Amino acid sequence: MAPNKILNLSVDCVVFGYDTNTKSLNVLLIKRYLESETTKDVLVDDYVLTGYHVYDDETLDESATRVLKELTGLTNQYKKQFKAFGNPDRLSNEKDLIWVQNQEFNLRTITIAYYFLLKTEDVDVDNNKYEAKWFPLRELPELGFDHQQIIEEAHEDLKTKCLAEPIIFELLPDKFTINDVQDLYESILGIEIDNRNFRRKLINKKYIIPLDEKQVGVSKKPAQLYMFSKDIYKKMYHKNYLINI
Amino acid sequence: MAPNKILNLSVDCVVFGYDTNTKSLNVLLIKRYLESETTKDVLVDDYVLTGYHVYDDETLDESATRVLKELTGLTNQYKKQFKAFGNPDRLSNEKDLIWVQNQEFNLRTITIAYYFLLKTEDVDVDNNKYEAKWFPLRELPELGFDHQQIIEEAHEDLKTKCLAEPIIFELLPDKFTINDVQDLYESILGIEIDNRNFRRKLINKKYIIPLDEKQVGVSKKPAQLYMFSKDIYKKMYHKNYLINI
DNA sequence: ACTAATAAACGTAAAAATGACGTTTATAAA
DNA sequence: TTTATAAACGTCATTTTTACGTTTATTAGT
Repeated sequence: MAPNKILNLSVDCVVFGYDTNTKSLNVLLIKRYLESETTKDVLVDDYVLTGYHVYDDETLDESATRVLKELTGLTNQYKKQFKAFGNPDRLSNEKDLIWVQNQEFNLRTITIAYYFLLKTEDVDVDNNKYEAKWFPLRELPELGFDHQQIIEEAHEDLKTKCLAEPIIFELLPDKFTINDVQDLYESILGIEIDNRNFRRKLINKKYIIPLDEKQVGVSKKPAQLYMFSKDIYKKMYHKNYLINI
Repeated sequence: MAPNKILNLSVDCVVFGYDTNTKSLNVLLIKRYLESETTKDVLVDDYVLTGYHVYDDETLDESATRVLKELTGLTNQYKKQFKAFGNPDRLSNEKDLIWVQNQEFNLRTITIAYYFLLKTEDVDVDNNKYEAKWFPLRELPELGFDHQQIIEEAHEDLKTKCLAEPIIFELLPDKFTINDVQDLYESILGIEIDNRNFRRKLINKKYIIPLDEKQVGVSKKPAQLYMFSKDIYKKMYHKNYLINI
């Protein structure tokens, strides 16, 4: 008789950060390292997204927020639930067979996947109990489970979303240059944008505010710094109903 | 002692259809009618989305497809998984308390919500074993569970999606008029569009193909019929990376 | 102090798209 | 034949986009 399935509910968090120096869109991953109890062989030696079982009394959003806080100490970051992954075989390995009351059960894990956007400098990776590490999206390490796929789908969702809403500023420091914004768009979308046209377009936005400050410590002409005003953006009654098919 | 939670996994399907005659964006709902076994009182008399428990050996997508097929007989419809709903209290009522081996368990139901886009005329509602009925999105009946919220969130996702991709044609008959498309956009987005400008914009698309046919049976000047070519749309190398923030 | 190198910042002109309208046309019903 | 009506076409000013060229401010090297 085929084993019965027992359901398990978890959240997984794709944490995006952007490094303005290397111009790299990064994902925060944690190390997974397991040895066999008997042979001391290494069973897995790869990286995974942070995730956790959803507690009985918490909502899915609360669960994701909790996981992020445990990992980074941060709350109030931009968060989006983008997809549920629950193929019957998605975590299939021998460890998922469990026995209850002399009956064999097969564990099926449904994960609700979120992505978070945060400022890289807000996370202290050197002092992280999970040994969390940033990896460039284009140079991901060996990933456990179906986490490669989850990251790819998060990236796709992010691509769409950042074209329609100014969420890109969640990934940038409070003070940024126009070129920072352009570089980040190019990293996310994988395209090249004409700098002069992009610059004009962005500067004309009312919610992109020039500061009385310039870059310091650069060995070229220092760039003007700007900030993003979420307040002004919201006040603009943002119904940009542009049909773009 | 608080009861333990047992997980239950389901899919719910928001089925959208569009009536070109009444210019109404509709949702397909089924009747829920339950009497108390003892008193014959009516316990619930409302409508719900179609949904079902996810079988052990099927994927989430397969489950949604199965539910739609049972309801409408249709396969290969446009389908999108848009959100998971799983608040601990979302289906909370007395029926969710179950007893296993003399222990009290509380049932927590996670539902993976999909929406489908289909052509109204493909569904025979008069001959439907679930007593399915179309309801205008703006005049929904009393809804069970949290299905009102699920429909609203499906609608929001549809709004965003139809601005970025030509999924609107999934809701229209194969042969449609320019005004049909405009009316549908207006229904979905809840806005008014200038007919002359919209017409010009749409006719200029290579994938909107005029047919050698006109409307019949109308008591006014019959409109030109068009079709949408998905092939041409795809071939256009569709990277409309328009930043619209 | 001058010069070279470089990225930042500004500029321009043609083309395309949009917004806001007015006008003409084909059809069925009266 | 006339009338009502929605379909379809047209126009023009404005805005946005595309595709480039030029100038400027700064640091580093001589």
